[in-house]
Amino acid sequence: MARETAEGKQASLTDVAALAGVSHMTVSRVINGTGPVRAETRVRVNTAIEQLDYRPNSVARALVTGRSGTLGVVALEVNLYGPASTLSGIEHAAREAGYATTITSISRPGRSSIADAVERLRRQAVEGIVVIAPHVTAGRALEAAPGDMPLVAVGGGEEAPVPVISVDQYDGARRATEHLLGLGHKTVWHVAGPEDWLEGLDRERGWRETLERHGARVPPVIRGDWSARSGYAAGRSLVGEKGLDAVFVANDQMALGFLRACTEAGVNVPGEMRVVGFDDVPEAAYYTPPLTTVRQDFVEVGRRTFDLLRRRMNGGEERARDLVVPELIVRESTGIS
Amino acid sequence: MARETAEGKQASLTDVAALAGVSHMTVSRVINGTGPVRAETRVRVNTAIEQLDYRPNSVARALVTGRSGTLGVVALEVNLYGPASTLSGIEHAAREAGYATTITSISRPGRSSIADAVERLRRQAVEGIVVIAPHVTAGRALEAAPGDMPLVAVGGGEEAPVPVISVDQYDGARRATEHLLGLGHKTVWHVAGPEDWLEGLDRERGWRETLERHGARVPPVIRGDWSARSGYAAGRSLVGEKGLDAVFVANDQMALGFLRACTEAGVNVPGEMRVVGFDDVPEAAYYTPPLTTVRQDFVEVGRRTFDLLRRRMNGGEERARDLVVPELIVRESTGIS
DNA sequence: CCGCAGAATGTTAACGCTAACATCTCAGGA
DNA sequence: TCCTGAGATGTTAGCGTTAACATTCTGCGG
Repeated sequence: MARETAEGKQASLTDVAALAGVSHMTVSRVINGTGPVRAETRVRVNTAIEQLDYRPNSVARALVTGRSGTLGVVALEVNLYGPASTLSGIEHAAREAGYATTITSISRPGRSSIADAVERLRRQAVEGIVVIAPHVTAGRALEAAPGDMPLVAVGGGEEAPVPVISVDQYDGARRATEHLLGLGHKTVWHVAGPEDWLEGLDRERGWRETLERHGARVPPVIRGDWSARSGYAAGRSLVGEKGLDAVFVANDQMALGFLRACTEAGVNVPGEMRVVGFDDVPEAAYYTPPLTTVRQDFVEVGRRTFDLLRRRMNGGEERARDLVVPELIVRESTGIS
Repeated sequence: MARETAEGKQASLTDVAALAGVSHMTVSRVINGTGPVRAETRVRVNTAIEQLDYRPNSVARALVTGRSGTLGVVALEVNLYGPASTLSGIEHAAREAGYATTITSISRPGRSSIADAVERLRRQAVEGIVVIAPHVTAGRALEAAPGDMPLVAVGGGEEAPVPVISVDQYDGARRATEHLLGLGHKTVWHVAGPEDWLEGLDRERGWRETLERHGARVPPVIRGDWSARSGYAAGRSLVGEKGLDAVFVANDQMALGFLRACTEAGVNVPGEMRVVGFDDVPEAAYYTPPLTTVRQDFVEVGRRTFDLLRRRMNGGEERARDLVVPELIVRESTGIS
């Protein structure tokens, strides 16, 4: 079986039709299950399809139907744990719904780079676009987004001009901060993410307002870039600070760096310093000490993102901001030891 | 500017042609730069293009040219650091060359799932396929791969039936093992990857043969699943073993788990135990202690993979196996402290 | 002032598919 | 016997683009 036409070219509907002795439309009907076909004919057609190893040409189909069956994802830094997991969730949901996923990444966020990426995808005839770029500039770039293309964002802020699926960063930060306050600390310090990341800003706001709500002093913020290196640097400059015995670090990688700095400085965690991270990367449970952190369900975010996008592709107009609730995972870095 | 046609539908070549008062072919020539066009005409056409916010329909173009400008990537576990970085490298190189990248992931590797994924991409009319699935089953699945579709694999073994780009795992393992032997250890233990991962097998072979070459005893192998959890489990069961004071762990995550187990058991690293990992994830420098490891340049692998694929898409027939040389990064986990 | 090369443009026919409508076949009731 | 209608199939016309060839303009040498 699986013989191809003599020239080695892909067989077309017409080839199959000729071999089966029917019209190309009958073949089309067999393939798509549209319209009635006599059982005997169906068998003949299917045999011909197998003999020629025929596969439908999705490009031709897309041209005539106007639907490419493809969605596009614009991603920033796909090798970060969060974005990669989200992408994975989106791709999975899309695949189950019969959509292919085209990605295009951007090295540095910015109005034009995001707009370029969207334009590239649009040229690729995607039916909808997901932007994974939780950046303040991303929000602005999306304002200029074309109105005729369904587009949703992951992790955008409240003011985003497009529908957004996001983990509730604010609430996660609140939980982390209250957990530390609940352990009896006078206040909680914060190693924040970059200024232009919405998620970082939300976490920072959640931390700050929680402190204020509890009447705690708000210490100065140290800012990192999400990397362990920057967390380490923050730790080096912070350790020894007066009244510093509890820190909420804006992600797990930076928390790891912070822990490292504590270790080097001979500061015992959690004895003299308690640390909470954010994300719950799979390694967090094996840090020294195991890290208390806020778990984000990225795969769920990806799933919901696709669902929302699909509703929009089908003409839905909802602008809601859908929040996934995070969960605090308590480990030794805030335990009693 | 950027006014669309009254009905809100995308403008086509014909619409532009009508507005500019030329034939659609002239517009096509202006867009693609094929054939001569008078400067004045070009201006008129470009104006019309802008007025209508015209963008070429890549689907129609793909239908007539037979080239979709898209390549497909089959990936397993995209949220692992290595695959994600490789994907990123491929996508970057592809984008620079004007190709779009469609991904499809598979949850568990196997003959049929990989074949399915390839078939899905083929239906999406990709021009070439990259398989990132360094699995023994992947190799077998690729034997059945269609001959008319350019296909290359990342990280396959020597016996793979398709061209392969890979980091030289064997050499990396050799370096790691010799580094430990060079520090005066009688032998080196090994926490290996899963049995069905080619990379794991190559690392294991590199380790074993290096020991044999140096006349060292070859201790039994403990096998993990790449996760920190499994590395921890390996550590728990291994620590205390007689003559165990140097371990080569097959990746950094497992090494982290192993370090954790040592810490819990009160075994000092590097004082009583020396540990080497593999990958050099960005966090490795901030583990406790900072991890000596073998760096893989995944982005380079991605780049070379795309280059190879492109050569194949242009009709090249090379079957060479291209190896990227890894580098040993020495840190405290094998230092003197 | 003609003719002719080359530049500039136009016309036609695919590419492989689906939508829409047209035709054919046959059973069953008038 | 003829008509009717539904089931089964066929025909035609695009979708928006490029390839290939045809035609129309230029300007310039003879």
